[in-house]
Amino acid sequence: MTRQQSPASHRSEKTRIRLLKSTESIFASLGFGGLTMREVANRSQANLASAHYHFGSKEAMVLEMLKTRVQPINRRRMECLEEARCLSDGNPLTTRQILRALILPIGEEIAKSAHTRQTLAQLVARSFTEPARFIERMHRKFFGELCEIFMDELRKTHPMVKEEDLYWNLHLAISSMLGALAQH
Amino acid sequence: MTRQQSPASHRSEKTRIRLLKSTESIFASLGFGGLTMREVANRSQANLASAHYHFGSKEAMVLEMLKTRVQPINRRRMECLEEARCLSDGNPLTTRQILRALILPIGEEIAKSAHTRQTLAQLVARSFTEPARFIERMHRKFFGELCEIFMDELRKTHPMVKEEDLYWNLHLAISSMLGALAQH
DNA sequence: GAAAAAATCAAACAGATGTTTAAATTACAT
DNA sequence: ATGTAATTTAAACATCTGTTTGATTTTTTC
Repeated sequence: MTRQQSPASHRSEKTRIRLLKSTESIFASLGFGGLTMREVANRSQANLASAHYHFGSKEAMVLEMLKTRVQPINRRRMECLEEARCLSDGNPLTTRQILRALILPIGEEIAKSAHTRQTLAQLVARSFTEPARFIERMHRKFFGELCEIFMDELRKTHPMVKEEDLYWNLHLAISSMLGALAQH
Repeated sequence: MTRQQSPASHRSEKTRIRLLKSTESIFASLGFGGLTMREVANRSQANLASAHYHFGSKEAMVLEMLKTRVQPINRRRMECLEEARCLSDGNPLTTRQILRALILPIGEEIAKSAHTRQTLAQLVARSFTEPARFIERMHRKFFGELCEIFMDELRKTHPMVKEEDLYWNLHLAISSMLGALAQH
C-alpha cells in the first residue's frame, strides 16, 4: 500500500525527501534504466521497501520527482511563450523567441537553486533523450502538451518544413543547448 | 568462445548480418540499456546463443555494429580533414572547413545507403546522449581520437577561445547539422 | 562419403532488479 | 501509559537479462 493521507510524521517526510533527492541525481546521471531502487535507497540511507511504501513503484517515484522539479519549469515556459505572443500580436514568433521560451526558464531555475546547476540541466536533457518506454509515458505526461504547443508555434513560424524534421530540429537544438548549460 | 577465423559459411555470415542489422535498429530506438540480446535474436530469427557465439557479448556486439557503421564515416572525416590541410598549406583551417569535414561524410553515407537516413541519424545521436557506462567507453573508442584531432584543429583556428566553449560549440554545431541532415 | 569443424539450438545458470510480505519499530491520539 | 496507525526493516519472491553448457545439426575438408 502507498502512504496514507494522514498527518505526516517528521521522520517519514524527511526520508521521502531524501528519496526524491537521490532519485533526482541518479536519474540525471544514469537515466531511468540506470536508476535502481536499491541504489536510491542506499544513497538515501533508507530501506528498499520504504521507497515502495512511499511511492508504490519505481515509475511512480521517478514521476513524482519529475513532477516537483520539471513542472514549475514548464509552467514558466508557458508564461514566456505567452509574453512573446503578446509582443508580436498575431504574427508568428521567431525561432529565437520560441527557443528562448523553452530554454530561459531552465536558466532561471538553475540560478534560483544553486543546488546543482548540472543536475537540473542533465535532468531535463534526460527527459528529452531517454529511450526507455516508461519515460515515453512520462514524456507524454509532463512534456506532451508542452511539446504540442511549442511544435504548433514552430509550425506557424516554419510552415514549409516537414513535421518530423521540425521535431528533430527542436530535439537537437534543445539537447545541445542543455548540454552547453550543463557544462556552465 | 567467439567465432574462429576460418572460412565463413554462407548461412553463418547471413545470420551475423541479420544480427547486426537488428542491433542497429534496436540500439537506435532504445539505446544500449533498452537493447536485449533476446530481442535482437528474435528479430533476427536467430538463436539467443548464436548471438553470443558470433560476438561473445552484448557489448562486443553493439561495438561491432558501431564499428561497421560509424568507422567508415570517421575515416572519411579524416580524409576530408587531410584534403583541407593540403589546400591551406600550414595555415589554420577555417571553421567552415573543419565542420565540413565533420558533417559531410554523414551526408554521403546517408545518400549512399538510402537504407534509412533516420536510423543513421538516430544512431549518431544516441552515441552523443546515451548515459550508460558502456557507451562512454564506446564513445572514447570510436570518437575519442577523432574528437581530439578536430578539437586540435579548432584550437589552432580559434586560439583565444576557451577549451570548454570550443567543445560545446562543436557539439552544438554537429547536433544541429545532424538535425538539418535528417531533414534531407 | 566420413571425419572434423563450425554453427545452431534448447535449456539451464547466475546475477540484478522491481516488488511483496510479514514482523519489528516508531509516532501519535486518547 | 496504552493501543492504534504509520513507518521501517530484513527477507523472500518473481522476473528479466547476459551468459554458459552440452547436445544436435549443418557445413567444410579430405
